[in-house]
This record gives sequence, C-alpha cells and structure tokens, in this order.
Amino acid sequence: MSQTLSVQLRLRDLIVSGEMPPGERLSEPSVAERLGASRTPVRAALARLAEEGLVEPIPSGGFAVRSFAEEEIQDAIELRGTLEGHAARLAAERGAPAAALAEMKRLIARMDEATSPPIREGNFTDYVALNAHFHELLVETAGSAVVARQIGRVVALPFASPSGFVLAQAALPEAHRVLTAAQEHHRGVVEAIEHREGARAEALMREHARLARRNLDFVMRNQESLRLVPGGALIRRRSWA
Amino acid sequence: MSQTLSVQLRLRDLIVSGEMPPGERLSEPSVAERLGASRTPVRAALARLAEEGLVEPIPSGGFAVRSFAEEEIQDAIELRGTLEGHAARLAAERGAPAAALAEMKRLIARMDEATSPPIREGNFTDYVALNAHFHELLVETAGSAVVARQIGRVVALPFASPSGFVLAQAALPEAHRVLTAAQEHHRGVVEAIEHREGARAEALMREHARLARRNLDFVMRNQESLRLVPGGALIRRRSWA
DNA sequence: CGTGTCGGGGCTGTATACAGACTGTCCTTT
DNA sequence: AAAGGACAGTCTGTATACAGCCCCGACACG
Repeated sequence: MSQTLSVQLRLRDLIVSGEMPPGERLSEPSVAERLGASRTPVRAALARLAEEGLVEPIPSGGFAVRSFAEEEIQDAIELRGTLEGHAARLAAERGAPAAALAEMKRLIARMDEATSPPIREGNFTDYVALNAHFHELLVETAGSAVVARQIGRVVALPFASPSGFVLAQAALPEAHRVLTAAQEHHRGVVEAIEHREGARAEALMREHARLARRNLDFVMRNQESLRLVPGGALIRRRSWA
Repeated sequence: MSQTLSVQLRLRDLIVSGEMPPGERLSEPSVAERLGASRTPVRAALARLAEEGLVEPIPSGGFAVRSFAEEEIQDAIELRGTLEGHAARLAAERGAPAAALAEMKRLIARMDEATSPPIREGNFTDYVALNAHFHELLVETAGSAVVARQIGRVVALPFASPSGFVLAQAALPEAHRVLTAAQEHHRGVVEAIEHREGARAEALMREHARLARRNLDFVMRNQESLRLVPGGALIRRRSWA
C-alpha cells in the first residue's frame, strides 16, 4: 500500500472515530510526525480528505477537521434520497438485468432473516453489511457511471451513507417498525424496477432516505447512541457557534 | 496565483480546447516541462483534474485525457436536471428571499432582451453569461451548501454545465423556439418558487435540462457546431472503441 | 523465424531542502 | 498602562534528489 493511501485511511479513521476533534488544525508537519510519513504523502492525503469533505482549508493555511451542523446532515441525507431515487428511476426506465433483480431479492431475504428472531449478537452488523450491499447494487443497476460516481461522493460523508444510522437505530424503541418499513421500501423498489415503474421506484427511494432523517432526529436526542454513529463526534447540535 | 492553480487552469484549457487529444498520456515530467513548473504542482493539478473527471488514471501509471461517450453526457445532463430540480424544490419548500426572486426576474428580463431583435454580435454570449448567472443564483437560493457543492461537481464537466450547448445552439434552426421554451421554464420556476410549489419547480428544472439533451443530439449531427461546444473535442460519437 | 531474457530509459512515489509568508509574543515607546 | 513594532518560530508552496518499478526494445538462442 502506498504511503499516501495509508495516511489517508488512518487519518480518516482518526477523524471519524472522534480522536481528532472538530476544529483541530491539521498542519502537514504535525500529521507527518504523528503518522510517520513525510510531508509529501500527507499533503496528498489531506487534499483527498478535503475533497471528501472531512477536512476543510482554513484561512491561515492548512486544514482543520470539519464539524457538521445537523441541518447539513439532513440536507445530505435528503440529497442522497434524491440521487438514489434518480438511480432507481433509471434502472426502472432502462430495464435491469434479471440477475441483478434476483440478487437484490436475495439480499432482502437475508436482511429479513437478520432482523427476525432469534436476535443474535451481530445480527445488526449483518444487516448493515447487507443493506450497504443492496444500495450499492441498486446504484450499479442504474448503469450510469456518472450517477454512480456522484452518489459515491455524497456517501463518502459517513453519516450520509445508507448504513450510517442503522447501528444506532438498534437502540431506538421503534427499531422494529423502522426496519420493517425499510424492508418494505426495498421490496417495493425492486418490484417497481421489475415492472418498469420509474416514478414509483424514485418516490420509494426518496421516502426510504427519510428513515435516515428520522434516525438522525432520534440520535441527536440520545447522546449515548450518537457514539454508535460513524463520525458522530463531528456533528454539532442545532445552533452552536 | 500559485503554480498549482496556474498549471491546473492552463492544463484544463489545453484539454477543453482540444489541444490535448483524448487518450493522450500526461506524465508529470512532460507536463512540467511543457508548462514550465516543477513536478510537485503538476502532480497536484493532475489530481484535481482527475477529481473533476477531465483526466483519468491509467494502469501504467500517470493520467490520460478522458473521452466521453455521448450516452455519458446525456446521463450527466439528466443528472444535472435532477439536482437542479432538487435545488428548485428546496427553494420553493423553504421559501426564497424576495431579493433573490427579484434578481432572478431581472436576469430573465435581460435574457429576453438579449434574444429579441435586433440581433447584435455578442447577444448570444450575453445570454450565456446571464443564463449561467441565473442557474448559479437558483442553486444559491436553495440555501444548502451540500447541494451547491454537489451541483458544482456535476457542472465541472464543461458539457454538463447549463450553458454548455447554448452557444452551439445558435446554429440550430429551432434556436428561437428552444430559447423561448427555456425562458418559459425560467419564468415558471421563479413563479413556482414564489408560490411554494415544490413539485412544479422541480419538474420544470428537469424538463429544462432536457433542452440541453436536445441540443446535444443536434450538435452530434453537426460536426461544425461541435467545435463551439466547450470540450467538444472530448466527445466521441456513439459506439467507437 | 519465433520466443525468451536481459538491459536501459523513464516514470511514479517519497523524502527533503529552501524561500517566502504569517502568526503570535514580547519588548519598547508613548 | 496600552499600543505598536520587531523578531522568532512555524507553516505552506515549490523544487529537486533518489529509489524502486515497469515497460519496451534489442539481442541471443532454440
């Protein structure tokens, strides 16, 4: 693995895990020393993280760890809904290969399994992986590199990803109801794509993303569950400074 | 201006103008020598252009000038329509400041002027500038940094921008009709935002982008007009290699 | 004549040196 | 005592040196 990639991944981990608090200045020399690399790969890694949106350039030069207003995350989630809706509509309008549809149904069935009793340890992480896979497959099925790339950029923000809040949601009293609704959306989208119902597929994915917004609402009222959200330490409550 | 930025802009010009043909390999030393900078800023500039999508990493290392399939551009334009529709809907739902609406109306009026007789030299370039400004203002009015950033990334591809085909469209026999339709869309969107009609605003912006797809269709059948399109040299006709 | 191997050239990734700009502090002056 | 200026430390932007890798071509051998 290249030094650049290594620095990028480790730095992202440090940020997302909250070890680097929002606002912390990241100077090239300090990061270089901390991660044991020279300035050149550190510089490249910082530039990429800035592209992702996890750090931002500050006026005095260099970068700082970003923080995110709750509204901003709501916007990002809704935007993901719109983009995934776009992808679903494309898949429906242009037709999806039977193999892709079958695979999506299989994933849905396995998510059903993972969320039905008996509840075992690790069921939720199984669900998270399956869910992520489902969403990726949906985007791929749309068959547009441009769209896939764009969605990838939105999802790069950890809390905007389709699985960002699923883990925290386990602590939610309505966890079961939300999961049932989510699975109903999944089923509906596949059916809509199969029947070439573009508008329905699009509407469903938009509504699907609203579940994440509900989860965010809840998590913001529950500081303990916030720690289960990747990047949760970067979220600032409504109206700080 | 920094060397990095200078190299980035000049290299982009060389690519978009067609001086660097698609497929041409861009090695750091060659670009550095050609543009009179050292490898360090060249490297940074290439990375940014890769982010924009104008160049792509090639397996043997380094980058090459990208080419774009017609379908890909159609996809990018439709995606822009969806995103601008999203922005318009947000503006409508959340309400737009009166000043922004007034400014948009003013821009529309000036576009009317620019497209009505007497046709002067430069009318079209006026229109292009006003149109670009209108679209930027619309995005800004949505009031979401996340959405603005995302749209900016799609629009970075020159032919996906709202004004990409307007200039070439001047050669189109239906130029006047298309412009009239576009202005009708502009008027309708402002009205919809003003009346808080989110769905209408969104639908109009989507339809608006379809005009660009029509223009692309035409331009692809008219090699001369293709040269008026920024980045036209990068477009490859349906099914090359 | 075809194939395999060896060598050279060029390229990327990385480290590091250096110049200019900036920030923050401390001292001096009013 | 407060304000302004000078200085030191640090940072970024840039250039450049160096190592390892890959690709291509040439040459020799079967």
